Amino acid sequence: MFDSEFERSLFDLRKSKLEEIEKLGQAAYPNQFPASHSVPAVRARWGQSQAEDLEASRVTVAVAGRIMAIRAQGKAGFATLQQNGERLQIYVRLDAVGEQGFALYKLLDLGDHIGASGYLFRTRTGELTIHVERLTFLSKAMLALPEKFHGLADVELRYRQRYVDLFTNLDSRKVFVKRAGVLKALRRFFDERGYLEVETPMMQQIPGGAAARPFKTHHNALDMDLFLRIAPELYLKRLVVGGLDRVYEINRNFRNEGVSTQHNPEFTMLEFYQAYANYYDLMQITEEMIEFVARQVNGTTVTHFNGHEIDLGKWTRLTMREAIIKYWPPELASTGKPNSIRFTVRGELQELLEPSIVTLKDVCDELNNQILAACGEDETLRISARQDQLSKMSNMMAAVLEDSIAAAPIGKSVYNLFEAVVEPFLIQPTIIYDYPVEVSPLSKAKPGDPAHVERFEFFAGGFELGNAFSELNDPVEQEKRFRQQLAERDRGDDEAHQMDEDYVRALAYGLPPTGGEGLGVDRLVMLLTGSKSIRDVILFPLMRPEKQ
RNA sequence: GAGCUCGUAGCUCAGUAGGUAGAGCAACGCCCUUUUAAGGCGUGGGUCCUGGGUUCGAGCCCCAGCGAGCUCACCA
Repeated sequence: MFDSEFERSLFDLRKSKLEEIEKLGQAAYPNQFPASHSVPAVRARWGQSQAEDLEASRVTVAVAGRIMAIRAQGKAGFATLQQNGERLQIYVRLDAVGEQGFALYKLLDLGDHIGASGYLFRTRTGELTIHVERLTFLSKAMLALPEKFHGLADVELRYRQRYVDLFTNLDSRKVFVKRAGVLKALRRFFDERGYLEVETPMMQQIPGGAAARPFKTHHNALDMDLFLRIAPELYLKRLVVGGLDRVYEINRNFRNEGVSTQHNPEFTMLEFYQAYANYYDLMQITEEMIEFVARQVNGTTVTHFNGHEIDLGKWTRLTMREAIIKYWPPELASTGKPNSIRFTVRGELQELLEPSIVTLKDVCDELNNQILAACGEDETLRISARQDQLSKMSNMMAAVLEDSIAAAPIGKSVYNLFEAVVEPFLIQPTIIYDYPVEVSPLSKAKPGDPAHVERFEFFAGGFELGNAFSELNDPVEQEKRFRQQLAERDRGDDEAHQMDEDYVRALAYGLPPTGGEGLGVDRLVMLLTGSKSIRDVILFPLMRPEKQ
């Protein structure tokens, strides 16, 4: 528990202070305090009141809070109480609280919880303050608080000791309050539209509904291996088969993958399904939903993220093919353009990629020279930023080409090319639709175009926010898709989908035409709070254990 | 998994050139009855992330490890 001798001796010192407090007739750990108002309530009610009005009406309040600042001045003193993320000053003077009360005041430390009863007034500097008439001790901080001006700044400590972060960094607290607002707004959005909130298994025997590696666990009594779910999708569609036409679930998914600013192994996913809707309907709902949530929690659709101003009320829709053509780097104009090839023929894609990769490398070298010759920091930054983008793109393209030569399905290559060329540039809200069938084992094919499915993903801030499609409801086709995924699994893709025969059986009972969608809630919260890292919107992100 | 950066008092951070560790806050004692990053005087507090190495001498240089951040890889 103790990090140092300093902490141990402080703890001992505080214990003896607690004993002193008990000698004053106060309980060391009392079990309640009858507050008349919360701190935010006092501020809301009297925050604007004039000094004379307070004096005339003599408003008496009793509030509780944690001491975040304390300034003693001989026979009087101040303290700042914090509760529910807001602060209120108290003024304690010997002649108002008496010998015992003032003795208690002198035994208080930063971080202690106290109750203060008295009347409101304004100090000389105009600050709303409680003139305390009775102090009640509530609980002691036995450890030292972080530095009061900077708060807890160490990122690692903020994640590991979130309990300290939350009361010392109020901005951090605001993020999580807003996160709760996002969840509330999402529920309201779907509740108002007649969706039923459901809960489906977190522990599954066949982890399906996504392409990801699962966590494994074990049930002792049944001696059965289980996997933490990577998605609720297949269960939710079973419910639609069962006649729950509109369902949604907000819960955790678990994916056994690396961590990054956009990935935490457990993350919160919203999925919803609507019978008789297709992916065009879902596009409409998506735009309405994001706009609704933004307005509910921020009062506006405009948000600021990573240096960009993003308007979550203004959407662009592009097919994947259109997007690749639109975002194809102009630096490659002379070596070939994607609008001249069919996206369904492996050879044509390879012929486009080969010279493009070479050219990109040349361009990067040329940009390197320009960086050396550049005058001015701005120019250097601009050129090197572009160079970073292109060099990353070139590496990803090379991987796509290599995979394609190794017999990767064409649709998979197109999808990976999309991720290389387009995804990082989707800062403003964008819907990308019409995905290759090979990367969409659960989506319904486009009528008359068996290579593509009725699926879209939506992006903002440069990352994927969610994924939606017209659900494949033909059990024969679904079984075939699963078999294709098994082939990919054999080819070495351990994230390819597994066979789920019970799901196929469910489809055989008849799934109505249905649209379904998943939304990364953490990422939406990131956008709405301007948080660059997913860890800043997850209360307790996964961390390696500290060594002893 | 790779690269870069970081790790010094409870917290926020300095630390010159390799010469044996500092400030502010917090703590402790004293003074102060409208302060607010209160103030004044004084005191205590360190496994410089860990383990090796180089050196007469290492917080600083080298190697390995641990943890973190960022970037990349991985990641419907």
